[in-house]
Amino acid sequence: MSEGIDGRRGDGRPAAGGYDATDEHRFLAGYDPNAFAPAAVTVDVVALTIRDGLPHVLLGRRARHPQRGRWALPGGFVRARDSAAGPADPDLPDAALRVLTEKTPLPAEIHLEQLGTYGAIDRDPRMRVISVAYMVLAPDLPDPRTGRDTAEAAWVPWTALGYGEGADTGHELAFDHTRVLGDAVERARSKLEYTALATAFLPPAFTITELRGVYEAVWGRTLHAANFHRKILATPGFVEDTGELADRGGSGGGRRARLYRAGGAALLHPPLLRGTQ
Amino acid sequence: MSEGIDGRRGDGRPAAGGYDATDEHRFLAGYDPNAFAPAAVTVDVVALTIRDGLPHVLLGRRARHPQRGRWALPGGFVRARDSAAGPADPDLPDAALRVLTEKTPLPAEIHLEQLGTYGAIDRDPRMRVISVAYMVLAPDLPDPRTGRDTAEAAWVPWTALGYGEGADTGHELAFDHTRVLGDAVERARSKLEYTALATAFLPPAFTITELRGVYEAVWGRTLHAANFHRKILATPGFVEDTGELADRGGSGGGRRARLYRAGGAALLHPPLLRGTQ
DNA sequence: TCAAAAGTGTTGGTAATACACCCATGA
DNA sequence: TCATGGGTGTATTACCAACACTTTTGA
Repeated sequence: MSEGIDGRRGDGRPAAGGYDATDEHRFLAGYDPNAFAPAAVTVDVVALTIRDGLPHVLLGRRARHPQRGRWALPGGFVRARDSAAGPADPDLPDAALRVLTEKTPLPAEIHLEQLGTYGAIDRDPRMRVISVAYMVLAPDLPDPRTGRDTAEAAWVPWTALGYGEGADTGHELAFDHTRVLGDAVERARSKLEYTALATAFLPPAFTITELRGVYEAVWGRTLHAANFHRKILATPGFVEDTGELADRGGSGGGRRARLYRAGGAALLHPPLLRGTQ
Repeated sequence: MSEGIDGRRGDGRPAAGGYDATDEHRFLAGYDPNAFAPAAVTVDVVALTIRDGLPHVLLGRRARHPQRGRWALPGGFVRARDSAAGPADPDLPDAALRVLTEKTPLPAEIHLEQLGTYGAIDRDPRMRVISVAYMVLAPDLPDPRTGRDTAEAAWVPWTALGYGEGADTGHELAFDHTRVLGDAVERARSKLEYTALATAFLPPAFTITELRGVYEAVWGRTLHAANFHRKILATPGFVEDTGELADRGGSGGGRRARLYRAGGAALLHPPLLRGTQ
C-alpha cells in the first residue's frame, strides 16, 4: 500500500528521550487488555500564535499521570454525553474550544481547523485512545493559566521544539504530540501558500509589513518586501484598505504604513508559493 | 534559571526534567479505564475509482436499521482491542482497509489517506458515534461483493450523487455521508493540483492521455491535450518513461502512445492548477 | 539632514497559452 | 488514403524577480 502524502502510518509510540519506557512497558505487559473499556476519544489542540516574530505553541506541563512532568498539548476527553464532568460536547470543535479555554481566554475571531486523528493502539499507556487533533491560529494572546491537570502552561517558541532556523534538536513532548505538532507546522506552512490564513495571526487591522512578518516567521525565511507588497495587493480579496495609517513608522523612523483588514477571500488566486520570492 | 510560567521569560524552552517513570508505574497499576464514558468509534471509507471516464464511489445499501434501504459508505466499528469479532486494529488505517476489503479485493498499490473526523452529537440516532473518514483512490476494481450489513453494493458514478457535469440533484446518503463524500470530492479535486495523486487511479503503466482522462474526469472539464502532455513531462518526477508503447491507438486508429509509470515525486513543482489550461 | 521604512516604476528573463503542424496507426 | 489520436515547434502573451527610485516619518 502506498502511504500517501498525508499517510498516517507512524507507530505513534512515545519516543524515548530522557524517559524510561522499559519500566512502563514491563508493567503494561502484565495488564489484561480485555479489562479495558472500549476506545476513549480525546481532543488535542495545537494553538499557534506569533510573538516577537517567532511562532509559539501553547503547551502545558502534565501535573498528573500518565507522562507526568512532560510538556503536552492542551487536550482532554470528549464529553460524549451529559455527565458529572459537564454537559455533552455538541460537536468535536466545541470540545476543542472547551479544552483550550481552560488554558487561555480566546478572542472573538480565531481560526479553528481539524488536523487529523491519531489512533495507534499504543499511543496512550492507559487504554485505547483515539485523539482528534485541532489547530488554532490566533493573534498574540495573554499568558496562559494553569489548569487542573497542568503544573504550568506557557507559549513556547517553536525553535525550542525543533522548528525554524536556529532550532535545537527539539524536546520530546508527551504521547505522540511531537508528531501532532509536526503535522500542524507543516499544515500551517502549506496553508499560507494558498489561503488567506495568515491574517488569522494578526489583529483586525494590520500593515502589509506585519503580514509579511507572519509569512517570514512561519516559513522561516525572508521575503522581498517590495514584491510581497505588490503581490498582496494584486491578490483579489486578500486584504482591504481601512483608509487609516499605522500610529508610527518603524523604531528608527520611517513612513507610516497603511492599515488593512482581512478581505473576504478564503483562497488565494494566485497563490503565494514558498519557493519563490 | 527557573522555568517560569511566562514563556517569554528566559528562553521559553520546556524543562526536560520532572518525569518519573516509577511513579507512573504506580499510577497505571491503579488506573480504572472505565472512569471515562466512552464513545463508539467507527471508520468510513470513501473509495474512488474511474470507470468509463467518470469517477465512481463504492456504496452499499444498508440492510439493517438505522437508515435501512439507504446507500452508505463502507464502514464499521474500530476494534479497540482483541475480541470475539477479531483482533484489534493496530491503527486507524488498518481498520479502514479491513472494512474496505469486506466489500472488494484490493490491489497491492492503493492510496489511503485520512479525510477527517465527524462527531456531531446527533449524527447517529443510536448513540454518540465518532467516525474517522478515509479516502481511497484505486484503479478500476471488480464489482463489489455484499457484506453482512449490506443488501447490495455497487460502484456508483458521482454524477448520480450530485457531482460533475450533468449531475442530477443527488441522492441522499445515510447519516452524514453526503457531507463526507463532498469533502472527499473536494479533497481529490484539490490534491490533483499539487500532488502526483492522479496516478493512483491508473494501472502501473499508463499513457499521458489516460492521465489527462483522470484530471478531466475528476475536475469535470476538458484540458488542452498538447499543453497537458508537455506540462506533465516538464514536471520532474511525475512520470517516467517505460520505453514501451500502448498496444493500440485510439478506437478509430491513431498513433500508439508511449507508456509511463508513476515517478517518485509526491508533490508537483510546478502544480497543475484547475483554473488554467 | 540623515537614516529608516513604505511604497511605486521599470525592465529583462521566463513560463504558459494557443495554434499550426507532423507522425503513426487502423479501417 | 482518410480519419483519428499522439506528439512537437513556435510566436505571442502574461507574469515575475530584481533593482532603482520616490515618499514619508523619527531622531
